[in-house]
Amino acid sequence: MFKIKVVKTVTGKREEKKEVLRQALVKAAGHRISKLGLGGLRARDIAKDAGCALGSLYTVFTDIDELILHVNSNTLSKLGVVMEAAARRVDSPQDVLVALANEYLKFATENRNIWAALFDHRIPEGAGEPEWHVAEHLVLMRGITIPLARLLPTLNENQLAVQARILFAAVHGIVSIGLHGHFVAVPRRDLESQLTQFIKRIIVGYQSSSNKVDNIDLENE
Amino acid sequence: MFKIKVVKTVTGKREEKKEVLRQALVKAAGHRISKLGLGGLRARDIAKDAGCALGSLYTVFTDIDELILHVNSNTLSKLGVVMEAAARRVDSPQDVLVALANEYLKFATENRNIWAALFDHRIPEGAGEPEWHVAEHLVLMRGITIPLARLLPTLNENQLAVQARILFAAVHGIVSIGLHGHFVAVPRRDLESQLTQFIKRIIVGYQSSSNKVDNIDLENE
DNA sequence: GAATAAAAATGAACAATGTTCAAAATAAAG
DNA sequence: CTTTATTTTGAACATTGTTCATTTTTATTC
Repeated sequence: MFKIKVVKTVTGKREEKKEVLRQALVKAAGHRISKLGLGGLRARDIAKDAGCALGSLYTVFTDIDELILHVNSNTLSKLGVVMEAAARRVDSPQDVLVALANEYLKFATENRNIWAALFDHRIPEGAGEPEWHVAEHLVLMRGITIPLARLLPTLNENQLAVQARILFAAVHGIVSIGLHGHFVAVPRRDLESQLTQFIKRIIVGYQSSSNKVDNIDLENE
Repeated sequence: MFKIKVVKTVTGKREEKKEVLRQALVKAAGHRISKLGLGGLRARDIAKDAGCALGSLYTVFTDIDELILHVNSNTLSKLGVVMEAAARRVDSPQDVLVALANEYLKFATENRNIWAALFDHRIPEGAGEPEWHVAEHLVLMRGITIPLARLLPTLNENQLAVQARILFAAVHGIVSIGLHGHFVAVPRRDLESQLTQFIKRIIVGYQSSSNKVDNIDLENE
C-alpha cells in the first residue's frame, strides 16, 4: 500500500477555487434556466448568483454558450440516470420501450425549461458543439437499443442504432409538441396514454412480417 | 361645431405605402432568415434591405417578433400548399400519409432555415402567440386527418384530431432530429426510406386488432 | 394652388447585454 | 517578507432592439 504523491503544490488553492467557481456558475445558470428558460439567462445575473464579478465568468468559460453547454451536460446526465432506472423496473422489451418513453415525458414535464434548453440552445455560428458533448446525447439512445435488439433480432449494430434514433426522435417529437403550445395541444392527461399507445403500435409494426426492415446498407454512415 | 370627416381618400396613398413597406419588410426578413437563420436576423439589416429607416420598422410592426410571426405565417402557407398537392398525387390513405411525411421532409430539407424558424422562434415573455397564428399551424394537420379517418373509422372527430397531432409530432421529431446534428444523424439519404418505413409501421399498428385505440374520453379537451 | 393640419418616416439617442482589458488583489515562490 | 505570476475585478466597449423629437410627406381646406 503506497501513497502516490500527487502533491506538487501543497495547497493547490488556485485550481481548487477555479473548480468551485465553475460549479457555482453552472449551478447558478441551471437555476436561472429552470426558472426563466434559456431566454431569461443574463451573464450579469449568473455572476451575481455565483458570487463573482462579471468578468470572472469569462475566466472559466469562453462565453455563455459554453456555460450552457455544461448545464446541458448535467441535464443529460440526470436524464440518463432516470431513464436507466425506468428501464430496469420492467422486463419485456415492449414494456421497457413504453417505460422509457413515459419516463422521458415525465422528465420533460417536471423539468420543462432545463429539458427544453437541451434542444433550444443553438451554437452561434461556424463550429458546432464539441465532440464530447455531442457524444453525451447518446445516453438517450443507450436504453432504447437493448430492447430494440430483442424486438428486431435480424438487425446489425448500425441498423439498430438508426432505428433507435428514429424511435427516440418520434417520441421526442410527441413530447416536444405535446408540451409546447404551437398547436392546440393534446390534453396533458392524455399525453401519457397516447404515448404508450403510440409505442405499442410501433412495436406491432416492428413485428409485422409484411413490413420487415428494409435491407438497406447502413454500414458506411 | 364638429366636423365629421367624411373623407373618402381618393388615393389612399398612405395605407398603400404602408402595405408595400410591410411586404418589403417581411420579404427582407424572410431572405435573411433563409440565408442566416433566425439567429442572424438584425433589425438594421432588415430595414436596409427593405429600403427604409430603422425606425420605420416599428411603425409597421410592434417588434421584431411580430415581423418573424408574419414570416412564419408565409412559410406555413407555402408548406400547406405543397402538402396538399402531395396528398392529391396518390390515392390510398396509406400512400397519402407516406407522401405527406416525405413532402414534409423535403420541404424542411430544401428550406431548412425558414422551416426551422417555425419552431425555433420563441415569443419573449408573458402573452403567447396571437390566436390567428396558432390556428395557422392547423394546415399541418388538415392533410393528415382525412386519410387517418379512413384508417381509423371508429374514431370521432376529437379522437382523430388527437391522432393527427400525435402522428405529425412523431414525423416532425424524426425530420427535426434527422436534420439537426444533436446526434450522429441518420444519413440523409436514408432518412426518406426510414420515414416511409416508420409510417408504414404505424399504419400496421393502427390496423392491429390487438391494439385498438383506447376508448378514452377525449370529448372535453 | 397655397396654407394648414395630420400622419408617417427618419436616424440619433437610449437601454440592455455579451465581452474585453488595464488595474487591483491574491497566491506561489524565494 | 519580498518578489513574481496569476487571477479577479468592474469599468469601458460593441452590438443590437427600441424610442422619440424632428423632418418630410400626405391629406384637407379655402
